[in-house]
Amino acid sequence: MIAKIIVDVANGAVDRIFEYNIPAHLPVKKGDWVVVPFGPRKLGGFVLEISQSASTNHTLKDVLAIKQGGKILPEMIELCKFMVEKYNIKMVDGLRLCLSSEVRSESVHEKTILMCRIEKSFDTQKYLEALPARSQKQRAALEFLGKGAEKKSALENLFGASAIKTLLQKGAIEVFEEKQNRAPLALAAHKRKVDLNPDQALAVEKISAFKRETFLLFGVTGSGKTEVYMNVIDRALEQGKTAILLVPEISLTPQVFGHLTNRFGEKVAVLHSGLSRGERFDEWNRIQNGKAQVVVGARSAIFAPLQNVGVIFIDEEHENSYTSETNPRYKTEEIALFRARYNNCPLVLGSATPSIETFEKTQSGDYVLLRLPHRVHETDMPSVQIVDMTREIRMGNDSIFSMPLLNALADCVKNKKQALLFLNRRGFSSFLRCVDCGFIASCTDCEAPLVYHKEGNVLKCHLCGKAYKPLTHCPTCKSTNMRLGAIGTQKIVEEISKLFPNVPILRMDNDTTHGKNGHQKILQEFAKHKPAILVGTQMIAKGHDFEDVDVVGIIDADQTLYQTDFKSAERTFQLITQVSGRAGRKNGGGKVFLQTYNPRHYVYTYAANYNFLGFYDREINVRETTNFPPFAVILRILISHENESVAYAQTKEIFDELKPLKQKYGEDVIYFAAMKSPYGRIKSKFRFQVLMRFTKNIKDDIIKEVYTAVNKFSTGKCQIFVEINPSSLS
DNA sequence: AGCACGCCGACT
DNA sequence: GTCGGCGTGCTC
Repeated sequence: MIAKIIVDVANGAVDRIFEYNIPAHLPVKKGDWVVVPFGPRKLGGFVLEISQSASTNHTLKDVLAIKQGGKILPEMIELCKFMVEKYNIKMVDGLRLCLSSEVRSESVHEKTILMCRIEKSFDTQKYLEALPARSQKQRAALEFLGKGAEKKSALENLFGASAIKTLLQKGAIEVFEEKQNRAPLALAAHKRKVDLNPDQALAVEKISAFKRETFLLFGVTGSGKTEVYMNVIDRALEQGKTAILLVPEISLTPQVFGHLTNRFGEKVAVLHSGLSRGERFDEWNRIQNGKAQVVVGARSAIFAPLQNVGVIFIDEEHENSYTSETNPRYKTEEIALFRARYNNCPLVLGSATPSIETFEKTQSGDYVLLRLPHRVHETDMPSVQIVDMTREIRMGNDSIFSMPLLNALADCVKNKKQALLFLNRRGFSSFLRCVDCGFIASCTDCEAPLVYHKEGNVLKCHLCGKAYKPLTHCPTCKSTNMRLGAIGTQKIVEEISKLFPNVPILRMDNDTTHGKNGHQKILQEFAKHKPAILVGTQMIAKGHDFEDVDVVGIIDADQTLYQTDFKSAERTFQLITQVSGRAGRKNGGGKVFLQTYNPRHYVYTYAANYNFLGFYDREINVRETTNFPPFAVILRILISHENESVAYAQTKEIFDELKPLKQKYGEDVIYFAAMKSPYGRIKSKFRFQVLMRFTKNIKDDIIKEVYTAVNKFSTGKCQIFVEINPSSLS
């Protein structure tokens, strides 16, 4: 028998089937993870197929061994093939995703602990009789062990190490290893049934038909989407099916899986970046062994080796963390859709602010729309007041904070409530500029302005993280007249502290949340104080439950809006809705102040009224007239290299190679050009791109043709990526 | 990706 | 004479 194998080497040149002979003594099966000889070395490999005869004239080598602890399900092999086609990735890269890095690296193992028990054949009674009276500890230990085995370390603590050592030497007790589960949560399930409102009940019914359908569960914040998920999972488990629930990494707070473990206990496996490698290893194994039937996790959990999947949920569907932007680039929704189709089960996308493209699919009939229009506790959404900052300036207020916001903050402090101030910019100040010649300090490795951080008194590059000493004079004109540009979160903290010197003020952004529980620590600290003000970036907008927040200030709403990107309106709408949702969680009646220089912009008026449908109608129109997704397909080829001329030359070659496609599909090509990437240089690499935009009716073969054309250059020195509908064009 | 083979420069 | 530089090419 012949095994068709992909070797575990991340190189395009060997990313193809190699055939091996299966020796009679090895029961090699499809999906096995094996060891094979490859040239002069031994490598891991994945068995994609077993066949009767070889398809080459090569003399085949034998498969050497089967690696335990990792299997690729037939479903996942098919999924990998699909990814190779769809994303132009290497087969190994796909297969690697299906194995969990802990299993694959073989550096993490099952944890065992040393246990002690009474040696069966030992005559304890006789030993005790002969034991001198002073050997109290040994006597007590034996008595203790009579009730059952115990950890060696615990025994040593209780009875002293020497007593245990003696007992071992005498052969009275023996040591054995016991497998320890490092699963982060091992709570007992206790079903807490919550009455569903009619909308929730209807959603549960529809999804629980477990048909092959895609749903959009469109529910306002606080409408009880999680309760719907859990009820459907209940039904799935009753039918012997399993379930996957994906959540954005950022909202994987203990609260979220706390709910799930309370409800489903040991049946839940959790996968996210906060786990230790050991925990992750054990959780993955519990899924693989069928001990866990429900998987909750971030993006990569969609590759969990779960069998008999009954339903897949993607919560906060619009979050861009669902798109992998490195190495094997993929879109979680597309992977989920593949798995749902394969398992003939429903895929449910949940959101309060669905992406325009997803919502459009409910209109075109591809997806089924399920609505949860009411909040569970019937509390009103917080009122949003649009504050015209130009008017503030006319009235003589040129500070960062408008009068309405300041008044509300003062009230909030007086009433011992909490407030959030949101600004989507880290650091103290966005750039350092020479007033005399206009020079702006920028990173030596990236094409990006440096951001001043008061903490540590450094200039930081937000693309690569490199830190610089602040400039006291301009390197081009020697002027000392250096000024800081637009404000960041640090500056807000400084300003607000001046105004409310006695109120605890916390900051939450990428700079203050290091470490595993960085977010949690700040949130817990914030929860302790009333009054208190939390200043932060979009991090504070997502998923956290703030009970006593009365006032939310959106300092500079225009910032996200004026990114030159077809999705900037959509992102701004989502962000405002999410931030606003943080106010008045418990008692309702929160107030949101949205500071802008464009108070009449449609995004703001719709967002202030929580009118997603209105916003959608307007935005879909814009997309249609300007020819952007979902009415077009954007294809971007990113070329990068340390040497600018090499990158440039390669870009030109690729552009020329693609030119015939423009001729061939003339009508469907809306746009075709090569240029420098918006960030022309990141981490010392120059970046160029070829952008193509097609009408939505193009067939997949155009994309395949682009892939084949681009792959001709893949052996070159440049790094080349092809992205379809990239979520950002930086 | 690795690892071997292979063909030219500065050493004991 | 040989040790070793890294260009090229192959891996069932």
